[in-house]
Amino acid sequence: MRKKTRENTNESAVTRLRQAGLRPTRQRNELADLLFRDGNRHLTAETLHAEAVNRGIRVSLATVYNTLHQFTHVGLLRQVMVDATRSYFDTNTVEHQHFYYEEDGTLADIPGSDIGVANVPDAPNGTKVSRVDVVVRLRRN
Amino acid sequence: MRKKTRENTNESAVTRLRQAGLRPTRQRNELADLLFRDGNRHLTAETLHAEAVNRGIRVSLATVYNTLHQFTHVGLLRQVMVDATRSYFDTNTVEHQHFYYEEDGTLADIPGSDIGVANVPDAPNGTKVSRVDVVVRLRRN
DNA sequence: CAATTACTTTAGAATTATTCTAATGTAACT
DNA sequence: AGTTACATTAGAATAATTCTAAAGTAATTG
Repeated sequence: MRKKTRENTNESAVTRLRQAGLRPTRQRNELADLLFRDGNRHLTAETLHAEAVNRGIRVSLATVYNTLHQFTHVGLLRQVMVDATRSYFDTNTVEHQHFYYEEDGTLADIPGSDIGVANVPDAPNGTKVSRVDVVVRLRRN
Repeated sequence: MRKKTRENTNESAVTRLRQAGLRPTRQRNELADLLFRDGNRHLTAETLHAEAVNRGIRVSLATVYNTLHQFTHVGLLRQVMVDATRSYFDTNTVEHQHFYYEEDGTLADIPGSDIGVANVPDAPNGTKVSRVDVVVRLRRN
């Protein structure tokens, strides 16, 4: 017999949320489960919402947007900018860079941590570097 | 006395358009003038439209969007992805990278051509690298 | 160089992604 | 258990961008 949702929820998700200072609500727990269950993922709000609905999780698109942004704020997710039309979120928050498949609008982590940026100039006066993003855009040949 | 608009139009704009295979229409000529008159610029469709209207150029926002995309297609402009909410276009199409001021959503070229990406991995099977974008995100400190 | 044709521009409607709002629900604290 | 502060929600609102179909203009033709 299937346990109730709450009991099903991965305890690590709850812990994760607590540590991040976010109240572990049903939807946050279940979304966190989805997000962090199978390794690194790149997804949009629409994608995650569809997936959640498919698995029978009752959650509105608005909440998915809220949750993604909250998770991003507390460092559980990272937002990746590659496409003018949609926002991607990445479950891998460790410093790493991306391949972007222009044809199908798909993202992939660049394997290994070999890639590096050389000679990054000093940040202009009064500013500091908050992040260096590298996107290697790929096209079919 | 002021010459008529057509005669005012920078001849190089017309040439530029012809070479790119774009019919040099009034709006394209005038927008090209604005875009390429003073060096490197980073602008959005809204920005350019406002500027054009300010200078008395009659052009619709739709045409500005069309024109920016056409110019981008033929390599006269380059689209820069840094902000989920707006699309920036860059009049500098030579390989170079950007500073992005997170607070005010402003873009600037990284001076010099020192910056480089090391150890870019091979493009996955069946693909080739079309471009490598680097964005150094800055925050006030 | 006037007529024809093909490509452009335009206003406004439509679409898409995202955010807002105000009512309802729920976790956490007393 | 009751209260309070924070979350969720549906749907409306907004913002950026694209579409559409009619009107305009550059280029080509005879």
